[in-house]
Amino acid sequence: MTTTSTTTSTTTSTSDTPAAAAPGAAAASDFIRDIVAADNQSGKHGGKVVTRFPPEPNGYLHIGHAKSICLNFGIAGENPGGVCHLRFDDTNPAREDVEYVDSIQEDVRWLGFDWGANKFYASDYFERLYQYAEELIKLGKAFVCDLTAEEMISFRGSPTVPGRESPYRERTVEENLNLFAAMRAGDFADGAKTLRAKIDMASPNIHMRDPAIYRIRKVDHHRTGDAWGIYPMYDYAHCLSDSIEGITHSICTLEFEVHRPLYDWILDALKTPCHPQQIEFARLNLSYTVMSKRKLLQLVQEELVEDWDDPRMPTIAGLRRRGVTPEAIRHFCARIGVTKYNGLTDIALLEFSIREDLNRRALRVMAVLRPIKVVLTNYPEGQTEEMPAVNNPEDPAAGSRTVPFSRVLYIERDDFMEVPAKKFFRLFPGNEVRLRYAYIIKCNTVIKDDAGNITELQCTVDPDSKSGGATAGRKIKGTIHWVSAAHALTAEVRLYDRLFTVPEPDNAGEGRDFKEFLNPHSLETLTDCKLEPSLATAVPETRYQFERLGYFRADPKDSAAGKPVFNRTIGLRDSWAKEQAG
RNA sequence: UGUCCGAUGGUGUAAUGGUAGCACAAGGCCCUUUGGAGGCUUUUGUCAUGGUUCGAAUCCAUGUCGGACAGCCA
Repeated sequence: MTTTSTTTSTTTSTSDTPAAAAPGAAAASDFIRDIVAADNQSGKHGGKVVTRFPPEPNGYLHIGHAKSICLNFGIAGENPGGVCHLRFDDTNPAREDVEYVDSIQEDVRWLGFDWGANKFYASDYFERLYQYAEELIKLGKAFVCDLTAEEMISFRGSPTVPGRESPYRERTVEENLNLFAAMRAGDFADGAKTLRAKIDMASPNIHMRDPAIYRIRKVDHHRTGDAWGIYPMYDYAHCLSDSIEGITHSICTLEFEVHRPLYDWILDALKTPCHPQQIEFARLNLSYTVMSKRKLLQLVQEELVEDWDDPRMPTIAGLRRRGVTPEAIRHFCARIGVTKYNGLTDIALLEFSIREDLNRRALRVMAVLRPIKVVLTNYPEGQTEEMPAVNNPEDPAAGSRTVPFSRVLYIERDDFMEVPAKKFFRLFPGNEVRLRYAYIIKCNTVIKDDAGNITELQCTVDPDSKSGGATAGRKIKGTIHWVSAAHALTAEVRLYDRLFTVPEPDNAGEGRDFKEFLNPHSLETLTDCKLEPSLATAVPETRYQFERLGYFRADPKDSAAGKPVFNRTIGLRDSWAKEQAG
């Protein structure tokens, strides 16, 4: 799968280039930055700051990863000489794929970060990791175990019950060395043996109860092919990879807190280049969505969404396709902060960051999503006027354009009510509204078909009320958008909404599956939308605000030349909708 | 009746022994040729109980509540 990148500022760089500090989202300090600053002060790591972002290439990156990316690359960028590595934690070939390593790189780059020459793979270290394991065996701190997976579970005990030692625990160093070599040589079946660290089966920390550090898996690896039939486990590979790369601060999420003693044990047991400090922070939880790769994969595989880059997905690729900008994501990440408290962030905060950014940069245009025809009975047939319109009131440099106006227009169905609700100050029989950048009109006649559906509104214009005209300053409560029927571009527009109907689909009750809470209205496809003609040449790189409706961008996959398909990134704040709901 | 971690308005965070502040959300007002944006404004908070201190969100103790951990996943 490929997705068009919407930024062009991907810079190539050389080794030891400081990690790019993406501009515009200066993060306030947090407890991790405090630790880094204190370590710099004390000279703990010789003044160096080396972080890493270590994804497993078994899925697409999501907004939660963005938090980690902004943290790790951010810290590197803020410290003189700081570097952030991109390291693929590819120790489980059964689940990993090059599609994911490609998408991960694209997403990190798109977010605005640069690892320079510092791209690594845990699989780069397989040989060294193997040697370290032999070292551990020689030290009497690792042994080959023949227990089956089921047996190992029963020997492990439980959080409150100590485990029992494996009967294979006291094999000699020589026997272990031979067996481990035979494991590597492929002499045993998958799962027949493991290499285990020899620590303490009675430890109150289950991760210290002789954890497996190598398992036999005769599976081809996406980088090493069939060179290996044994693969190191996360706890063993990660700390050593960190050390090999000279990482100073190994930042990970809270669930690894309990693993830290093992991280430290391995590095203390071996002669390694350095001993990085593992620091844990709370992963991002966002309301009205799910964040686990397993669940996102499920949505993709069961075709509940189009793909990993479905605009409803909280993936970086999905947000990008929807029209969210990297700046908005970075600002969001700066705003949510970094702590050890495992909370639930309101998705409204993300939505705010998106609107904030898009409001600054989006070109304003007029588009009618659900058209209703308006005929201006006192406007000359065949006449067209070009109405000047501002492209972006937030940015004078964006200039202006003209929009064609004529006798037959489309307006939004929602902008007319035959029987007006209270506080409705748009169009209704006998009422006047202002047409944005044009005239004040008055509704006189409602025309319906046999079924009683409204097919046409007959209105009259106040000819002096044209923008800049004699009566243009008249106080009119409502202003609505419109598109000239004769000039309109008909297009497909997709309205996206929250993927789930409940704040915590993950957590919605005993035995309930998160998919029960999928929002049936998360995608609404409109095929008869009428757009102002300037949109015919819209490209995915340009963000638009359809006035009074929301922010839109041309879909990078489904748009064709001269025939754009638009995605709604997010709606405008809508105080009328709020009024009605309240 | 294990180990580790955490707890500040509805939500996310700041205050590092010295005036509990910011943002989002919610409400109100002003402004507006986008019911957008913007401006002003209001409501709501230190888990509990003790202790140390001139002074505690912060330090200590106890309790309560919440989270993570029992893959040959990461």
